Amino acid sequence: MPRRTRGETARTRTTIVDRAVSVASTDGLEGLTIGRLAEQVGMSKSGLIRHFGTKEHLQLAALEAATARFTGEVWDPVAEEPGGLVRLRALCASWLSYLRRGVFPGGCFLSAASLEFDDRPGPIRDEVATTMRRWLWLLGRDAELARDAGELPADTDPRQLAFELNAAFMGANWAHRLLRDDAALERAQRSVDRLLTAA
Amino acid sequence: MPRRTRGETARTRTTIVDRAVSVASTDGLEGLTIGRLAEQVGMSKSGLIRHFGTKEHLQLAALEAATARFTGEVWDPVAEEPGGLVRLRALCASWLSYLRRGVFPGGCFLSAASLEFDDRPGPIRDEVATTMRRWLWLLGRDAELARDAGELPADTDPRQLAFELNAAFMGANWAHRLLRDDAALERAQRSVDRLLTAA
DNA sequence: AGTTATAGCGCACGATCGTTCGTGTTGTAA
DNA sequence: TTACAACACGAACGATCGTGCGCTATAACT
Repeated sequence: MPRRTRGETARTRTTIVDRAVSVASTDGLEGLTIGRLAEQVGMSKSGLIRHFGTKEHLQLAALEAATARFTGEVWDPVAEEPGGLVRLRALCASWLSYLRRGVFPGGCFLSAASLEFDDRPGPIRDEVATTMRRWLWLLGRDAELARDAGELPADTDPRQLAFELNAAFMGANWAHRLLRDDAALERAQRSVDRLLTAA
Repeated sequence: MPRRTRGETARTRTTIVDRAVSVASTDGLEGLTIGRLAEQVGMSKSGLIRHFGTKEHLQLAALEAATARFTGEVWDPVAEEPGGLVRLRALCASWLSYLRRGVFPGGCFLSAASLEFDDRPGPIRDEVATTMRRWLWLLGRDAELARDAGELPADTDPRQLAFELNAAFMGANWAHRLLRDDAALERAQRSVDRLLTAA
């Protein structure tokens, strides 16, 4: 059996984590199993877990990878847009596209992880919460910029708007995954349009 | 050790199911474990599972009990209101109150179950989807009644409105559980108010 | 050429999972 | 009083869980 060259730890690790993200997006982070994962990547259990030490570290690695992918797929494409309403619109479109493209086989990874771990204290919950706070902050910041630029009504509450946009996303993800309702994405788009149209 | 009188099966079953609902609302339906559940209700594993035959049947029983509780806590109090905008407003307020009262220790049971099983085909997924379709239908029906009665703009799309109201609920539950943000309920209320205010 | 660190495997462990089977105790009906 | 059905228990099953230990083969460094 062929041995890999030294320093390829990172490559193997990436292979494992990528697979872990896929599995966790459908079965949940807790549904992740070292044995099944090892089987899927063609490794032994002990050889696999060696890269992480502990299952919780593996879960954290998968979560971080999923967050990075989310950022790359949703935020990066619109980061260079001018701050304010333009970028906010682009960001919302980007999110809906991210869901439509099926970036994760099990829908929005972070939504699922949120509800899975919201009652289980620990580093995973903390990580998810931090990521989502940052996400809400992104939405709220451009909302504030848009309001200050007069692109949105002066009495707009940026945090309220961020909440409502995020709620539209969660509703879309929910309907899309559970009810297999493709129209949910259009509904969310309509909802976003209405929210981002100045009176 | 005392023996129960004949016919008390239903009572024991109820005890088990009630406990199962509590556990599942925080740990998820898949996190339910016969051993831990038996320990919590003071029974043996075999004596407990006897009432259901299979873990999946136990999960279904818990799901049905949770649905019944949801209906009792959210719908029943407003069922007698006049159909249309009045009942729709009352229903939304009832839902938010249901979340605020903490009917389930782990937040909205059905939201959690939705995202947990949206990628696992089987009777549990089917049951959740059916229940949620009915819920959306309830919202959409009163939205339609309200529109036809002139209480909402004539161009209102009842299904779109139902989607947005439900999204507000999901967003509220999410923020309330993950971020421990009590303001989420007020935000959702504001969102509902805006959605249900005729132009 | 010899040493050392790395990456992986095989095996085993204790624990817990869901489930089945046999047994006993109890309340009800014959 | 006897027979029966309901209800619960203890023990055990095979499977799988996460984790640790010891060994081997390789690649890099001296």
